[in-house]
Amino acid sequence: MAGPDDVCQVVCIHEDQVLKLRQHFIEAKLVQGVTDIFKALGDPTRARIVYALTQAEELCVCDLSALLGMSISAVSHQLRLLRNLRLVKYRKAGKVVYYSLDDDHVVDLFRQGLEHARHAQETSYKSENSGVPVRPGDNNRED
Amino acid sequence: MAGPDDVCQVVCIHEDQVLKLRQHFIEAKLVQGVTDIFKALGDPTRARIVYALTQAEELCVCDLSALLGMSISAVSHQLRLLRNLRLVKYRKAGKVVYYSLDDDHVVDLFRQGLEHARHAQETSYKSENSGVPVRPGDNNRED
DNA sequence: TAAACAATTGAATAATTGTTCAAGTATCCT
DNA sequence: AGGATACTTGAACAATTATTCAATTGTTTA
Repeated sequence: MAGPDDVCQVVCIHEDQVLKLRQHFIEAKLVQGVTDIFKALGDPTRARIVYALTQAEELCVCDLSALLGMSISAVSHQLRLLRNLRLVKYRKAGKVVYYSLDDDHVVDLFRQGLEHARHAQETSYKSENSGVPVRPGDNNRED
Repeated sequence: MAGPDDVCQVVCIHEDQVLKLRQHFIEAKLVQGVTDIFKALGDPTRARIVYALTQAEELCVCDLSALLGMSISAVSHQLRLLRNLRLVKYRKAGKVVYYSLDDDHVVDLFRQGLEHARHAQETSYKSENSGVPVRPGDNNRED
């Protein structure tokens, strides 16, 4: 599928604008790249790993496991994903493997995400009630 | 099922560092906030919506549907998610609903993600093995 | 040599999530 | 009023994904 010819047989309202947008639209490969990065940081476990690595320059798998309260295996699996995306790098010292952030780019990106989260939290004008437990995968929605 | 009570009975190597990290560790609520944002941008459909809205100041659901080549329903569902996270806002004009980015924050964050993706794409490994980490069973991701 | 340790890996399971489908608002236009 | 348009919503299904478990690699120590 995905025939670039007739992607849009839907009748849209502002056809001129849509056509204009379509011209300098983002390349599929680049979309993949961005989403991969954001998806990687969009998991609680991986976000906590990255955050921990912004605080300590390097940590071994065992430490991360203890810090996050998760199994070595689970942490290792997520570290592999971060590794494949070049978000973290590692250094082997005997049988211990030390992980660290691959790039300051990552740090900046995560910091900015944190800022936005803080900002969004403060300007949460819909419900000021604190103490409401927020659970993973549950995006509280309003009507 | 992870028991939240005794999270860490694992013996870790650098206990002092882990304990130190644990003190000023990120609050659970904030982790939730960051991951929500990153997760939102970590989906191809939503990423393309956000990107489109960085190019055109506002677009209606119909236009987005045509542009992305997806059903109105699918787009609307994703817009709701972005709306709940305050990443986009909307304006109703008759029966048409115009969506736009809620904040310049979002634009910056997405731009930075794009930059990183571009950078990662360029430095895609071309076998320059000096001290380059070895990938055991490297899984190549390509659509 | 064997045992202990740190970490990786693959397969299976459990949980989450994106899209479709059908039905439902709300608004505009004869 | 009735019908058409623009969009929303809930439920169900399909696809993806995170974690667990068991087995394995590689390194150090007894």
